[in-house]
Amino acid sequence: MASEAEFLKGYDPGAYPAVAVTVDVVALTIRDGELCVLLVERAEHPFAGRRALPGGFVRGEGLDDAALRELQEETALGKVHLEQLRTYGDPGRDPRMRVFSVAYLAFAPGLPEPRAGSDAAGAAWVPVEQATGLAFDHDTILADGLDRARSKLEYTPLATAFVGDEFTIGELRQVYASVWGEELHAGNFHRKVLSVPGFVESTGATTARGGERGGPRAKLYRAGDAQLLHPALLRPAREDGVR
Amino acid sequence: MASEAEFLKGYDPGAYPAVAVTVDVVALTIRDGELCVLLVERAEHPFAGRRALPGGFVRGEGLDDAALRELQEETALGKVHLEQLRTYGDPGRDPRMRVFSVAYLAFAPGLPEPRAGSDAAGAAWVPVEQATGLAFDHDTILADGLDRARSKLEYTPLATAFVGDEFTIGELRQVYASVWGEELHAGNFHRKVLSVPGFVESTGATTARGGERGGPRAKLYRAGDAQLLHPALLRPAREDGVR
DNA sequence: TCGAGTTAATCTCAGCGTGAGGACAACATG
DNA sequence: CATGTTGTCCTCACGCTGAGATTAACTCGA
Repeated sequence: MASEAEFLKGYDPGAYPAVAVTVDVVALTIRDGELCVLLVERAEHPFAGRRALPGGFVRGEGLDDAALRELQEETALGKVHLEQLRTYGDPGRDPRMRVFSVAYLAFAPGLPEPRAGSDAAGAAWVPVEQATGLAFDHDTILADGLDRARSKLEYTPLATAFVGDEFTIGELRQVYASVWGEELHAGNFHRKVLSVPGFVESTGATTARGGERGGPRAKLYRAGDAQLLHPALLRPAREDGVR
Repeated sequence: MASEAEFLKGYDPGAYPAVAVTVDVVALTIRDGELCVLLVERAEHPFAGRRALPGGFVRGEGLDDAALRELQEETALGKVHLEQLRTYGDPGRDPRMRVFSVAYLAFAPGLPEPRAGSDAAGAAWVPVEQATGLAFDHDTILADGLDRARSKLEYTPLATAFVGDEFTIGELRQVYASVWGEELHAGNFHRKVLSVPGFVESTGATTARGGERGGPRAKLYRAGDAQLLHPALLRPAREDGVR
């Protein structure tokens, strides 16, 4: 029986049908109280001229690194939360060849306008309700990403990835309201956030002045060290239908 | 500018470095009240002789179909729940070439002994605590799969995938106890399961006789049509540590 | 045949988190 | 200065929770 070293020496990677692996990123941010996703306009075939999620072929790097690279090609970003969403591999989802796409989900605080990347005619933050008719199966990927984001707000401190290093409880509440698409009771939200150990910790400081239209100075907080929220901030008013 | 059809005609899939995509399956079942995972012993290099998760290269099929095929090569199974876990693609995780593995999670009711498959010297159900030292990065994949399974029990009717078509509340409680590794309060569990709309529905029948060591005949239920549990069956006694 | 042990199913009770609403002070705007 | 807005805190009623006790049905061994 051949040793493992001898086996590997005689192994021919080209003996199998060619497949490719890409990463596509669902990058979310909040602009003017609205949940937005980063889209590019494809410059090349296939789907030239159509809007798509930023992404590209994986090179000699790890998957997480590839997703980060693709994201940085489109927009200048500082702190960003990145996690794998799932992988899409139906035969025929890409007309060129068999392509598997590992989708990622990214969250970042409010960002400036993106810059055009190499393989994209333009990039822009688009409100999620207007992000339809995307190339490939990106409509499906986006929908899956939104589902994941909405449910992760409930039981993880993910919302802190959407705001700056220091933030007020009101800003945090705006994040939940924007992602969930519904208003939240300010008093109850305040009580619940502060009652979850490790969610936020006080900086002792307050904002320099009150809100846009009045009100007292709000206390400032930063993200705590919790990885999971106990108890969770459950999302209200779900109909007990077929879910 | 060339049309999309002309572009595709001149496209050469072989112009990129060769990569491969595999599926690996974390198949879980409960045998004698113990949570077990399906493992195979690898017959060929690399990692010949080591235990591994069942899996193999994806052919011209979809990812879900590939996972189902790999599973059926190892064990005879009837009803099975299958879902994608995540994708592992670190360079170097397979010594042959760049291999991306799409991991799947499978749940099935108590099954008979598995059969040996094509590329496996043998297959066996192994209690999860004894499933260590696996080939490739399968230790990591298994750990991720167990995490997912444990948390999905809380908010989905997944536990019904571990039992037969008709089951008692006590059998369902055994599933939760086995997967979570802790005993549950029988009275509270009973009340909570029946209070969740769509989780289980009564068949009207009861078991033919009482339990092994006595007790009344238990009522029989089958799985309901709920996709998500409201309210969730939260897992008790989590320490509020660094989670 | 009868008692002991086991189990399914139900009930009770104190405690906690929840949603809803209100109170109040601090602040911006006109 | 008057008015409206906002952050923070409080109260209250309701529902779910965990823990324990209770009842009835059943198996097994003496």
